[in-house]
Amino acid sequence: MSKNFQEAVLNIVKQIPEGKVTTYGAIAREITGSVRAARAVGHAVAKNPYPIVIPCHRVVRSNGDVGMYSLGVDKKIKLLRVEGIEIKGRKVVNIEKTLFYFNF
DNA sequence: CCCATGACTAATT
DNA sequence: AAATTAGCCATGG
Repeated sequence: MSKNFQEAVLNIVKQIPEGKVTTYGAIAREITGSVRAARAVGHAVAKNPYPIVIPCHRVVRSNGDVGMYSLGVDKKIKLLRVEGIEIKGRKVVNIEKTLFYFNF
């Protein structure tokens, strides 16, 4: 396990494969067991240690909205599209199909 | 230790 | 379907 929250978040984000996405809440659940730390997860990746290297652009909101990004929302959307994810407006199309599920 | 902040969420309007 | 609201939590000052 990780010694701090941010590291835990980044370790999980690194597991997200190309073409898939996850949500802030899901990551929070992986770490704390509850969706309540979702906001803290966002705060953690916001520090953004290594943009692109760590695919934090594959983390979106629970309602499918792409959410924020340190390099700009446009950049985030662009990256996701390049990876084969369909986005309409600011939302991921058919997010249920695109979600990556961690195995316990 | 208290307070403000934010890449969020769920529920309500 | 879009906007508001209240709740939550890890940081930093």
